[in-house]
Amino acid sequence: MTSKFYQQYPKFHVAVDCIIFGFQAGKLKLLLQKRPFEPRQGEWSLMGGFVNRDEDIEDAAQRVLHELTGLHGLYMRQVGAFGSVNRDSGSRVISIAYFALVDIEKVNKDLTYQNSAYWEDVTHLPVLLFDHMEMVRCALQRLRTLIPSRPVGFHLLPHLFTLTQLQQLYEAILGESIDKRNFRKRVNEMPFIEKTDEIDRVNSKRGATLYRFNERAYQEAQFFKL
Amino acid sequence: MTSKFYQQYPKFHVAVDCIIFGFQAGKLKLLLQKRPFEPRQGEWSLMGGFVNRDEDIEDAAQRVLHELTGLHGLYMRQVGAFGSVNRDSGSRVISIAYFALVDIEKVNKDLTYQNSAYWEDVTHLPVLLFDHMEMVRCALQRLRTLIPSRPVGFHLLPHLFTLTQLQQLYEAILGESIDKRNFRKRVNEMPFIEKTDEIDRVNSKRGATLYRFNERAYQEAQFFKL
DNA sequence: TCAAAAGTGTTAAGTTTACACCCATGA
DNA sequence: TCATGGGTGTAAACTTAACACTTTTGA
Repeated sequence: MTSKFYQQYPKFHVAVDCIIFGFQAGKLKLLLQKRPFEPRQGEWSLMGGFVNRDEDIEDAAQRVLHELTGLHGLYMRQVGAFGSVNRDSGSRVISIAYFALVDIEKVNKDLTYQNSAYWEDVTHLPVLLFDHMEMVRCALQRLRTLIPSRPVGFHLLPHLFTLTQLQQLYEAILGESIDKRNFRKRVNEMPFIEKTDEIDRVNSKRGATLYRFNERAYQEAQFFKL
Repeated sequence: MTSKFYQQYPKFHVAVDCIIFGFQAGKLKLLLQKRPFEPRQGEWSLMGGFVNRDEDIEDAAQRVLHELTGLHGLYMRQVGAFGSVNRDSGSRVISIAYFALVDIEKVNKDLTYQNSAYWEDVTHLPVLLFDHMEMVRCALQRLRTLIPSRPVGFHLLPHLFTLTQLQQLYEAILGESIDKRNFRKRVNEMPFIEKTDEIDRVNSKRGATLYRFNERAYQEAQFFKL
């Protein structure tokens, strides 16, 4: 099955590593793991896994995400391939990094507990092993360039959310504060961010209108700018 | 040397493929190759090669670029990893795509000839094998998002260039025409695009002022917007 | 009654776009 | 002398940024 010409070339372990973003209490978080095997067992790392023989690399990343969160079909984008010779002290491993956006509330807490995985604030990350910190930096940069012009932030929020939550999400990702009135003005210009008649009374005494993102309406409108 | 735990996992051929951009006569071009080996010998493809055992993947891409162009240290950025199970009909191969920007005049023509490589207009590309066309689309998109805010276009031009050449380069990459006066106004606001006292008399009767990009001055200024 | 978060418009500043003619030269 | 590409400024339209007070309600 393998072409004769190809056989002379070396083969490599190929892994995927997942940068899993979540949002809670106004903070952007990452799901990090205490590494469960040698080498460097117990150190902080991204959740990763080796690619299987007959598995697309995207599928491998989704499988790893599912093993840790219990969730299927998460929003995920490739960050890039990391292939320095000595990046992994266990062996030569070429790793493809993916970032995923998840609604923290939907994550299966038993699974994360079993995998010794914890949500850590992106502004106070522990030291990560290998080149995982560089992967995180690339992922964050990618997310930052994506979010102002693509409706991806909603994957980090519950189905219904308040405008304050949405704004805090943008502030947490971009790392800067945003004028409330200007932000809400822009939201109002986007018909696919729909006001519902539900009210959130958990985070404020007065109560805040809950909104929802209408994917279908967005597909028709096809513009976005926040 | 390889950790025991890793050994149970499969290994893969890993390749790099290079999207090599050039600019000539107002057109954005790609250096494409008639594939010199089976399977699918003779079909149009990107220039690629397998990663060697003790070689960083970036180094593999630079090596492939050097083999084809005779040039070292070209401007190069990763596009991403392509890893569908059946993307390459010769075997399972995971490929990392890189795009490079070169000054066509500096490319060694004997080498490209020996490798049956030719410059093809990006607006009239032949059909490429495997997923190479998707790699090209991703690379072009990357280049398009990069060029308005980063001074990368200069890698596609000779050391000295006219403002008309620079404008045509932007038009070719972005695929839209730009107002001449507005373009030149913006260029003038960037002190690191320096007017020289040389005149180009090849492309116009009247003669056009030649400019140069001053990397050092840019490092200090650190802003860019075209 | 007061602390805490929700909600609401206007104006000035800055940025972007549109637009047309004269110049210098070689053929 | 004329065809070709080089070079130049202004005004209108649009976008972005700055800014402060009232409302509701639970503790």
